[in-house]
Amino acid sequence: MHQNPLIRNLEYRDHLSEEERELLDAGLTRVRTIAAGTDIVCEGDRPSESCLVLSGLSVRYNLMNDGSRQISAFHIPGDFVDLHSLLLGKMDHNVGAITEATVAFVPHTYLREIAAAHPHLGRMLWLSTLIDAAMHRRWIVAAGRLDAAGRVAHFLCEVFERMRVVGLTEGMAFRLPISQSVLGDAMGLSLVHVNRTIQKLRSLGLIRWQTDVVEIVDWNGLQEISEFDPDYLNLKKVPR
Amino acid sequence: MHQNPLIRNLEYRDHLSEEERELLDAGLTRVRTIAAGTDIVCEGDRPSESCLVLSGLSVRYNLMNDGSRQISAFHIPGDFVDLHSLLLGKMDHNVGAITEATVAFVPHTYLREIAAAHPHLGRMLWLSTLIDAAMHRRWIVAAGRLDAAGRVAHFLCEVFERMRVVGLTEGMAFRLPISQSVLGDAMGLSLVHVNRTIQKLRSLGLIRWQTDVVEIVDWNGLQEISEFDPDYLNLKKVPR
DNA sequence: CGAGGTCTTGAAGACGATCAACAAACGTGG
DNA sequence: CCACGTTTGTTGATCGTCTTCAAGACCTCG
Repeated sequence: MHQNPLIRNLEYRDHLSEEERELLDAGLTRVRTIAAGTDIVCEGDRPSESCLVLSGLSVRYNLMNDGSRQISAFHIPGDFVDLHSLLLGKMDHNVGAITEATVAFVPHTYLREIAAAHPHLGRMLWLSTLIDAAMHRRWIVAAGRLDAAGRVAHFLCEVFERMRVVGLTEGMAFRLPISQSVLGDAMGLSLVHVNRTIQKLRSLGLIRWQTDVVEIVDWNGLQEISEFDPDYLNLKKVPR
Repeated sequence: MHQNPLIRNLEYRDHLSEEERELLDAGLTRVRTIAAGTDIVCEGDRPSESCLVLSGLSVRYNLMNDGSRQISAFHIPGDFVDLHSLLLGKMDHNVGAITEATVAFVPHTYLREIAAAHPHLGRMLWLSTLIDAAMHRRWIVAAGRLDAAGRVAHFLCEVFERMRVVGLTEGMAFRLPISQSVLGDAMGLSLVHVNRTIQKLRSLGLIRWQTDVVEIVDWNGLQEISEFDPDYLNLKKVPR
């Protein structure tokens, strides 16, 4: 159980050597607190560092011409939110903090160095972006072929599993301090319909969700209607 | 203008040294022809090689419980379709050939070696998976916030740009030998609605699409309704 | 020539969006 | 500590996009 949630995240997928863990820790020099509702990185930026969420929730999103927002990813502690900016030049989306968050900014030069000098560590960083991509694919599938209840259920299953990895669940419950409007922006649904969908999940006896705490009452039921299969999260510890 | 379309793809984003190009070429030993409609890799597989499309079209897709299909990515020549299987163990989706395709299978061991021994080349492989992820994010945004016409238009803009990179366009036209049903599986739309949407794009004077050839009549118009901005494809040649 | 895939069109129905209004919770300053 | 404004959650009614079902036309290929 490591302090640095990135290490915890990666250790869940493959063993890290003492040296690798130290290199990752050594990168966390510039740590900042971000106020809720503030952007961490903006579309068009050309960051020279990548940011890692240590605490709090953040999202990647795009704004549409009509002012609406689409969230393409949720990030919880241990996630390297914009590791991809290491190789992609200009940001093609924004990253914003949903709750107050503490993030560490790790210089690209440093990441490049440790990835080159320590191939396995480089692969582990690569891996974390590949898991992001796998989640993106699932979101596409969910958006394309599941109804509102299935999509929300899938989201809850995914977040639960990810929170569990970094020790943010208690039994079958976890804190999820997001408004229904934010959830709508992530699911591609209207606020009103998100509300009705959550009520449906409640009345089906699948979840409880009061204030900030989501409790999964019927895991199997949630899995069924969302066709959730955790394989894509790569939660097995194997040599990579 | 290189024979190996992967090299062409990567050279579009950053310069490759003579040695790097040779290493990439040397990986293309096991080349196979895949019949149209056949699967190349299946969900649940644990491939020991990654496959690169040399010619033809292929897609990544998932099957839902009700038998419907959702495509999460399109792959054209030069795309390293399942490079991610290098680090992700089990396949969480299928890869299938839409048209007859020739693909090269490159052993993971080889990829691991060249990535470790040649950090820049390793980063270029990483880059290609990052661009995949960037495309995934755009699909999520399009699926969540664009109507049917916008989504199809976005798809056509994206494919056009990607085809252009590997020299598969002629003026503003390109061959796209896919049925409307396949397009529906990719857009999360029903076959019927795809048909009507294409007719709408035609009648708006944005495209022509007969048999296998798509011609973009009004690029600006297509871009507008789809809010397409090619930045996310990272088509600039810069040191990475 | 027939069979199967693909494209096209029409009609009915469902799911989710939008508009509108109100209730509840929260935070802030007086 | 209460008053008040703001954000969040909830409910109802109407509307529109897209789905589903159904059927016919076209095309290609054996």
